[in-house]
Amino acid sequence: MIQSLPGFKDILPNETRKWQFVENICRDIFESFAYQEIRVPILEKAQLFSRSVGNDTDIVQKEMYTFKDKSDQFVTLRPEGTACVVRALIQHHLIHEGMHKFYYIAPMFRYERPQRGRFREFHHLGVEAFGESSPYVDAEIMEMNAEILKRLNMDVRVEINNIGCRKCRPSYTKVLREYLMGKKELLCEDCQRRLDTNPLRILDCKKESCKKITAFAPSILDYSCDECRNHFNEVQRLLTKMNIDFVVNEKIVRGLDYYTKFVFEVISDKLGAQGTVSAGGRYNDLVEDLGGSPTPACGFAAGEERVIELFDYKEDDKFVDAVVIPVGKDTSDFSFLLTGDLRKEGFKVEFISSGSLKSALRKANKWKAKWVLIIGDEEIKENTVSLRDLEKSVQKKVRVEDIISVIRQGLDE
RNA sequence: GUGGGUAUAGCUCAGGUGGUAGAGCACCAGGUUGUGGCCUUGGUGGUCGUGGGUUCAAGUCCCACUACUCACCCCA
Repeated sequence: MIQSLPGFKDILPNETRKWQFVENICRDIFESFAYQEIRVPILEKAQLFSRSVGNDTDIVQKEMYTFKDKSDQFVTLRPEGTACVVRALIQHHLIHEGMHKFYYIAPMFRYERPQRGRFREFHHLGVEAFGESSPYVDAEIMEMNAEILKRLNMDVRVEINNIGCRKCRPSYTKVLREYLMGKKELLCEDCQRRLDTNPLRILDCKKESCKKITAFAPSILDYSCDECRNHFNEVQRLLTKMNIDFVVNEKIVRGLDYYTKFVFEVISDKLGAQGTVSAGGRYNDLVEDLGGSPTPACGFAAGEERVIELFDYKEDDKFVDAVVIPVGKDTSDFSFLLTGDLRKEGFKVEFISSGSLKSALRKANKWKAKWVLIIGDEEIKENTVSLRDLEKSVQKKVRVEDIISVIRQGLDE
């Protein structure tokens, strides 16, 4: 048997309804905030991600689907959406065209070991807003998040942080490194390595021994510049005003290099080890870094698989309203054409062309169809149809020209 | 890449110390020669993940591999 690749999932019909539900709600919300959908390619040049996400990040170092195409160029299945949207923004001069806020619902790919809540193909519900450095944009991003969580009735917490900018972060990194250097032997193996590559990441280490050390480390909040500090304060003020609950967690660092100033995570305790449902923040330097003109930006992405695992969906999925069953010989053509007529009226209709009446009714019952139209020689002769309501167990002969109106009104007992 | 757990029918799972496989649900059909759901009767369906080994005999013991899964790393 050939089966799907590890970490790649089929989304079967009994699940797709739920996906559509989530996507429709998010679409509604994004568009109410005046974001426009953008669709960008799944495959990009590899360097787009090494330059944006950061060459030393785990995503780039060990998680990307990168390979050579037939012209010997390195291409990558996108591990995230932001870099792709920024590329499109620059390439098509979208800001000059009056387009600056975008959303996407799209698959992403990372070559990781699959586990609960993490797959090699997964889906992001993401938004990106360009050209505005004011904290109102950060607040707007958070408001959209809150709206999604509310509409889907999810139990989560919001953690935010300020990770500074290019002006102030280096000095903090230096202080932090100096502090940790003094306790190097107490850190885990990974963190000792991080001292060189990315000291900020040590703050995020989950090992108890490291946590003990970082608990008393200098806080980034004490080292940020006035601009970053003011921005962060303003965002907090707005969140409070909007009644969005949050906690400041100065240990949050993101796994992507491009973030500046405001970052956040939305976390659930009900998802196992992978609790982050949604995350994002500001990235004021990325557009310029990728060759565009300096453009502040802010965005976030929610993991659709994780959202879907969290919210409770309670609509039953009826995929068929009526089933048409011909009985006897020379009744099939008429029944088949009638099926088409019902479909044109907007009903979901299935035509059963073989098997016994009994088995056809069993199928109709299993599919939870409300209506069954039974058409035999007698009905043809009389120009009628035996219309049965499976929910009420009521059946009547109805003249062919009255079928649609009777179905619309319902059968009397 | 590293560690743990699991692998028997379409699904969920039973199968002490070795003696060539079972249940429930699902599916198909009959009980009603044109009537579903409940009931009842019967039926289809398994090279017991794969490949080796021990043995007269392996679902069961040993080894290897693969897949799935959870966790680490990291992330949505």
